Amino acid sequence: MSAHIFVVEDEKPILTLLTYNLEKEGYKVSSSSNGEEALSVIKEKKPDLVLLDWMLPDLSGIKICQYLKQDEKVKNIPIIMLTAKGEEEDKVKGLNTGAEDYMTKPFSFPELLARIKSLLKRVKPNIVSEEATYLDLKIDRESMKVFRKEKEISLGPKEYKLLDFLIKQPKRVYSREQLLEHVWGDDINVESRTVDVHITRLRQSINIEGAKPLIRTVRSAGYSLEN
Amino acid sequence: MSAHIFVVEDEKPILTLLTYNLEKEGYKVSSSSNGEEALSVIKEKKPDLVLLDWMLPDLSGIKICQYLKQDEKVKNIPIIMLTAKGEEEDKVKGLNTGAEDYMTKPFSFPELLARIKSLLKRVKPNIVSEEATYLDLKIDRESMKVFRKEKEISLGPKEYKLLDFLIKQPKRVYSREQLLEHVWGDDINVESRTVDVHITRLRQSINIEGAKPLIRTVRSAGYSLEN
DNA sequence: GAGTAATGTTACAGATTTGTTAAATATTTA
DNA sequence: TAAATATTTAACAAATCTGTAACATTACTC
Repeated sequence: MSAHIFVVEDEKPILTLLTYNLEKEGYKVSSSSNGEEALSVIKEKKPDLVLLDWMLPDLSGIKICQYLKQDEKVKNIPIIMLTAKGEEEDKVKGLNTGAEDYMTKPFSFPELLARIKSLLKRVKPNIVSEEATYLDLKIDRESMKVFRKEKEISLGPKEYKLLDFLIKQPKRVYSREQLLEHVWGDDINVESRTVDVHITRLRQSINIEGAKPLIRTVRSAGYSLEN
Repeated sequence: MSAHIFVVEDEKPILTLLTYNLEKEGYKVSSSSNGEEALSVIKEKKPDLVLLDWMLPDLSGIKICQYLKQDEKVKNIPIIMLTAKGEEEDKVKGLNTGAEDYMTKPFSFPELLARIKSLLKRVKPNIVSEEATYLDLKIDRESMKVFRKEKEISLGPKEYKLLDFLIKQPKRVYSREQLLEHVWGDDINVESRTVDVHITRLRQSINIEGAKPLIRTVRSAGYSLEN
């Protein structure tokens, strides 16, 4: 799965270099040198990451960053701001606006690459695909159906949500608090032990005969989707 | 939690001044005026930031920077290069090598401080690695699993925490009190001898057949992860 | 509005982990 | 070498954590 990186940059040589190098690394790259345009394209295309120049002819990078971070639908897209080396003030301002990272030009490409990878890894859970599988377990988000070994399984809404969340990063251990936050969300006036009960219910549904149990308990830590 | 800054500088007056000022700001400072030594200490101690002089008697700063940036395990540690020359060439060379920032001597301390703060803020979140290894021992914090020689090892919660802490700085010796403080944390109404028991339990788990024992006892001092 | 489904809470049994103690070993010192 | 000091480890009781059934409450469906 190659990530899609959107570059907002009006300096041609830099844009060319970035595009060339990123594509060589296997990323899908698109770009714009116009702020207004960039804003609308980002909202429409939802890239996995944005490289954003500080100074743009029409709309400053920091403004764009602000707009994006205020929009529910795209606020999770990580942004790396690019600025000409110099003003300390700008750096702080950029980071305070919500940019995930900040690099000053000229920068080393390997370093940029490292930061991109690190950011993508951190944000991965937010990138949802229509279908997710783990071993013989499959979840189709379009039809909201779950299958184990090709056999459809019926889950209650909460169990579905729980599985939907866990399968985003199989093997990762989540604490009860994290699960409450992400699966229950809004009203966290719920006992953390309630998670246990729903885990039990989810287990009873997905652990069908002749297939390995799929939820791991990590004592004093939480649960993960794994066998 | 104060950051640890490592200074590589052979000019005594500058080193003294830097150390004094940085410590006054609450940073933990260590240093070396020997390039080779600095390189190995940095790899071992993994400071949060490195101040690196351009010219050193044995090994140039830029070489050190290159070495560090090529090493997966320390490439994320930010480096600020310090140089007497103001030449643009050197700056570019320094930055291309991967240094995060660059200052020419004589520099204003407040400015240096600002840069340090900015860098630490920017890089800190990226250096909490999900994986740590020491020799043939590996700990994956995402799945909370521990491996020795590729074989999974199961640890109790406290043993896991203990190992998780020890592996952050292998070879470093921690007193029982330090371990209690960092691993037990809140309720320190625990006998310091209890640490011994958990060390024993950890040993019994990770010291599998055909692999070197991995925990060193330092009599009347404490323990370290080391063989 | 009755019936059904889903959710959250609680209680309790069972399992695992933890801290303490004491005896056995090991190491240093005099 | 004996005494003093420090560490290892087994054993056990206490504390903590988890799984699940049962039940009350709330939300949905027809």
